[in-house]
Formats: sequence, C-alpha cells, structure tokens
Amino acid sequence: MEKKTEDNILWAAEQEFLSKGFARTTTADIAKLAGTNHALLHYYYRSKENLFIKVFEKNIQTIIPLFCSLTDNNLPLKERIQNFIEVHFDYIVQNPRLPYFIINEILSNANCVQIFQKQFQSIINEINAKLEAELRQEYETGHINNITAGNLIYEIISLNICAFVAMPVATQLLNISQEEYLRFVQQRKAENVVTILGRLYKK
Amino acid sequence: MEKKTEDNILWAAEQEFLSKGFARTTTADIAKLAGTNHALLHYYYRSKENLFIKVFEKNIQTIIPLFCSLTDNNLPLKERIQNFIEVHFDYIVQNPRLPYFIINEILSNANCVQIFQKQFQSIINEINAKLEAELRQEYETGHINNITAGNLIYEIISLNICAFVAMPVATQLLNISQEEYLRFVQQRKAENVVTILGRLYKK
DNA sequence: ATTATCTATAGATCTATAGATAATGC
DNA sequence: ATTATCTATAGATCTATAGATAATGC
Repeated sequence: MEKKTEDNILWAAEQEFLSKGFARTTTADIAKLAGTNHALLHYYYRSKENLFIKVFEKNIQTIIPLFCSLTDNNLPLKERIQNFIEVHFDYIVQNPRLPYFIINEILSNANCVQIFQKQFQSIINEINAKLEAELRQEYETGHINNITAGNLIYEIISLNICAFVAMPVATQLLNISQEEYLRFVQQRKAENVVTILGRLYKK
Repeated sequence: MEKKTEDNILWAAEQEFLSKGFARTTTADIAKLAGTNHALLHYYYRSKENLFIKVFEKNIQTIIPLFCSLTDNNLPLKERIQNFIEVHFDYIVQNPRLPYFIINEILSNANCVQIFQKQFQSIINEINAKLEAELRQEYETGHINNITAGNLIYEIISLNICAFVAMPVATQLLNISQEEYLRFVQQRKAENVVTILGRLYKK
C-alpha cells in the first residue's frame, strides 16, 4: 500500500539519473538520496540497469502526447504550429534536464534506443505523414513556403531544446545570472515562434 | 623526436573521449586503441584527468577562429552571416562528435567550465559587442528586423549543432539509412541559411 | 508466513604506481 | 645515464548478494 521505500528509491533514481546520467550515477548515491539502505535498491529493483530502464521509460512516455497535438487538433495550421512550439517549449521549461538526458542515454545505451523506437516509431511516422500531406497542399495553394514536415519538426525541436542543452554552457561561459537566464529563456519562446512562422509564411 | 607512443596515446584518448565521454572511457580502452601498454598512459600523462584535459583544450581551441570570422571579415553583414552559418556548419560536419562532447563535459566537469571560460570569455564578449552595435544600426536604418546578437548567434548554433547532437537519435528512431542521413545533413545547411536570413531580412 | 531491512562481504572493474628490464643517446 | 616499456599488484570504487534480523499481515 504505502510502498514508501520502493517509491523513494525510484524518485531518487530519477533525480540522479536525470542530472548525472547512467554512467556517473552510483547505486550508493541513489540509496543515500532516497534515505534508505543500499541493499534495498537491489531488493526492490534487482539491478541498476533495471532501475534505470524504469526511469527512462517513464520519462519517454510523457513526451508522446505533445507531438500528437501537432496533427490531432482542430486549430488551423498556423495556430496549431504556434501552439505546438509553445507547448513543447513550456514542457521543456518544466523538465529542463530531459532533452539532454534522452540524447545522452540513447547515444550510449542500445536498450534505450529500442525502448525509444518501440514507443515512438509508429506515432512519429503517422504524424509525419499527416503533416507532410498538409504542408504540401498549403504550399501548392500558395499559402506557405516549401518545407518538409521533417525539416519543420526538426527546426522547432532544435530551437526549443538548445536553450536547455547548450545553455548551461553559455550561462557559465558568459557569467549570466539566474535572473538574466530566466529572462533569456522566456523571450526565446516568442523568438522561436517568430523564426519558425517567418520560415513558413511569406510576409 | 618520434614520440610515437606518446602521440598514439593522445590520439587514442581523443577518439575514446570524443565518442564516449570521460566517464565511460577507461584508461585500458585508450591504451588498447593506442596499441600500447596500459602503464605507459600514466607514464606519459600521469592521470586520466590530465590526459582528458589535454584533449579537451585542443578541441576547444579549434573553434575560436570560426567565431572571429563573424566580425573580422570585410564582407557585408548578410554575406558574412551566411558565410558564418556555412563555415560553422561545415566544421561540425567534419567534427560531428564535438558539440555533444563539449556540452557533455562542461555539464559534468568543473575544470572544463574554467578552461572554456578562460579561452572564450573575452573573445565572445568582444564579438558580441561588435555584432550587437552593427545589428542595432542596421535595424535603425530599416535594413533588418530587430534581433539581439545573442539571439542571432544562439539560433545559428542551435540549428547547426542539433543535426549532430540529436540527429543520431532521430536516425536510429526513424530507421534512416546512412545515405538518407547524409542527404538530410547536406540540405540542412541551405535550410539553416534560409531560416536565419528569413528571420533577419524582410521580404 | 511473508515482506522489509540491515550488516557484511564477494567479486568485478578501474586508476595508478612500484620496480624490473630493455632501448637509446651522449 | 636517461628514457621507454613491461609485469605485477595495490588500493579505490562499485554492483550485487548472502544471510541474519525485525516488522507486518493473516
């Protein structure tokens, strides 16, 4: 019922893995943060890898609904894209370590690749096909500039996530304060909308 | 004179650190790839950390000249920006692991932050100030849309590096072949120019 | 009876060095 | 003499488990 210790371990594992990645996290760190005995981690989750996979799967799943809104939504194309940029951006603001975490682990763990594929492949293909058809039609009727769905999604994600993947770098490099950084992040959202819509729509 | 073993170790360390990062690379791996005895790594470089710092510094230094071309160059603004996007892009094509490597290590090693700062801080501040003044003037004379130097540089770097940081992810996810991926990368260069110049210049 | 927790430690892995030996430079 | 290379191993760190003990559920 309570599952207090078990949950604490999972929570602590999430904190540690998300901030340091699999390789640099130790099971002792996790147990310490969970305020529990080291042996209990293995008692409940068998192995470090197993515990990690649980954390990875949980975090991957939360992203899917975001992408669905790109096609499953009654708004007109322009508003729908703007909405996606903003919702995706806000999600990353709430989960700033997630993009780096996913990239990092997919690059270093074959299991993560498979999990990612299994959960994403069909949904991404579907969204891509739908959006591709829509973009082509809008282009042929002269409403937007020519762009593929892949490139459009790519540009949105790039502009949105880089603030959180590379920005800790820039922040430390340029001695930017926490307040300045938050101000920068907030105006990036509007900037990204301007840049992407500017790419799509003739002025 | 020859320094063959010593150089081999440094070369191997660069391969290993760039592809796996500090934490997931072992000194035994490096020695094996260098085709030398494990003990020689410590004989020549004292410690793993020391060897890593050498690799990091070397790779950091090569980036600086790229950024200088953004202001130290006789081309008009538009061509200069286009040139920077293309040169920066090509550089990453030649060194695809570098962006991830730098981000990864800066996020996990305080020494790397300091090295980065020491080498970049003054030059970045100078370039930023110069470009900021130029952009402001161009905006006031009605030649470009309003944008800060920081945002402009940020958007160029984001669009350019994401193809190489996050794309291995997308490649594996979407089952894209090597050829398709290279084709995608090549057209991204022109795409990024279109997107950035579209952001700057009214049509 | 079953589940949860603890202590203690095995066993694997990794960095680093001591100390012996071989190769090279003057 | 100095530099380069090797073997062997110390010592640190980490994952994982065995086995004892305490807490809980029926």
